[in-house]
Amino acid sequence: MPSTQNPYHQLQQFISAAMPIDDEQLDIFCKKFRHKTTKRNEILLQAGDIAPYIYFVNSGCLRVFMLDVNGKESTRFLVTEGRFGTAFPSFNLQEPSLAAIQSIEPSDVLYISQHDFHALLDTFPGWEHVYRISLEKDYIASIKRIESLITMDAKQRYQLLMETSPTLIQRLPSKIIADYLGISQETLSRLKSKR
Amino acid sequence: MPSTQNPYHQLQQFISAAMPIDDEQLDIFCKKFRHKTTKRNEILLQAGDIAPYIYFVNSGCLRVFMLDVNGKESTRFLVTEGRFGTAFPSFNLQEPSLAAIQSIEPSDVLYISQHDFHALLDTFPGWEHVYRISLEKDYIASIKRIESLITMDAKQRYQLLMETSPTLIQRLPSKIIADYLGISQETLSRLKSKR
DNA sequence: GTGGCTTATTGACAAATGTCAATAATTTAC
DNA sequence: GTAAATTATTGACATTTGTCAATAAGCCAC
Repeated sequence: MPSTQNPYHQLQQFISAAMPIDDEQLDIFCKKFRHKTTKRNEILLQAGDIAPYIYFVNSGCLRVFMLDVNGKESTRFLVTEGRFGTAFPSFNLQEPSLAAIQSIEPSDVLYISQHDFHALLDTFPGWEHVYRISLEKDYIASIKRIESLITMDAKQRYQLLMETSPTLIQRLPSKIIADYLGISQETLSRLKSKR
Repeated sequence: MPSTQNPYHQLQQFISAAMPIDDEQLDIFCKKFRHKTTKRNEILLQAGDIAPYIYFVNSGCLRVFMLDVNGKESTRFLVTEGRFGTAFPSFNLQEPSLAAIQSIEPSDVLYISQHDFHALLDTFPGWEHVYRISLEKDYIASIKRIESLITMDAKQRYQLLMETSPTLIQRLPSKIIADYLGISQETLSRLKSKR
C-alpha cells in the first residue's frame, strides 16, 4: 500500500491530475496537510463541536452521522479512499456540528484546518477551480440522494445503492447501510431476504 | 417593481454586493443574460432534455420537479426571487435531465447558457469565487434537506419548513409543498388540520 | 481459541403514510 | 361573473415501515 511509504502520495496524484502544478509547489501544497491513522470506530469529531478539519482519506472509511435523542443514528455521508470529507456545514460555516465524524474502519487520513484550507484557495490559483469542480460533484451527488429519498421507497433505494456502490454494501455493516438509506436495520434485513 | 424598469437591476445588486466590479464591467457581465417573462405553469425545461440555461429569478418562482411513471410529481427544488436555479445535474454535466423546470407563478427571470455561464468564470476573476461561495451555500442547504429526510417524520419536516420558509407555505399550493416534503397531499392536509 | 459483545435475522404487532374515492372549496379562464 | 377546472379535505382501508423482543450468527479482544 503506497500510503505506508508516503502518506501524501494519493493526494499528490489527486492534485496533479486536477490542476497544473510543479513538484515544488505540489510539495508545499501537500505539506499543509497533516497525517493520522485512526482506530476502528474512533470518533474524529463530536457532535456539538465545530469541525476544525477537512479530511482526505488515503484508506479506510469515515462516516458522518447524526444521533437523535432516542439513540437512533443516521448516516449523512460516507467518505472512502481518495475523497475529501468532513461535517461540511460545520466546517464551512464554523458553527457547532449536528453530525459527528467516526472512522468506521482503521483508516489512514490527511487533514487540514479550515484556516489553512481556505488559505490554499488564495495561494494556489488553480485550487479554487479544482475545489469548485469538486463542490459541483458533491452537490450533484447530494441532489441525487434527495431525489432518491423523495421519489423512491426503501427497496428501490437499496437497489439503487447496490447498483451504484456495491462495494460499500459488501464492506460496511448493514446497520450503517440502513442508517444511510434512512430505514431501520430490520427493514433492510427483510429487503435482503425477500429477493 | 424595479424589474419592470430594468430587468438587470437585481442581478446587478447581487453581483456588485458579492464582488468588486466597476459599472462598465458589471454591465458587460449582466448583458450575457437574457430576459424573459413566463406565464403561470409554463414549462421552461422538459424532462429528458439537456438543461441549456441557468436562471436568475427577478420575481415569481421556479420549480424543479420529477414526474414518475404513475404521474406522481416530486419537487426537488424551489427557486424564488433573487436566487439562481436550474436542473443542476443536467446543466452542469450537459446530460439529459431527470427533472423538468416549471414556473409555477408568472415570473420574471434572466437566463444564461451553460457556455456563457462558464465563460464568465474565465472572464471575471471574482466570479469563480462568488460562484464557489454560492455552491457551498446550496450544497449546505441540500445537506440539511437530506438530514431532514433521513431523521424526521412528515410532521417534523413540515414544522421545520414552517419555521425556515413560512412564506413558501403561504404562497405555494399545498400539493407542491407536499411534493417538496416527500409526502402525499392527503398526509399534509391531515398534518395541517391536526394542530 | 474462547467468551463476550456486537450485529443480523425473524416474528408479532403498532404506527405512519399512501391510495382511492367522494365531496367541498377555491381558483382560473373566459 | 360564472362555469369549468383544479386543489383541498376527509373517510375507509391497504401497505409500508418502524418498534420491541427473542434468538442466532458473526466478530473482536484478549
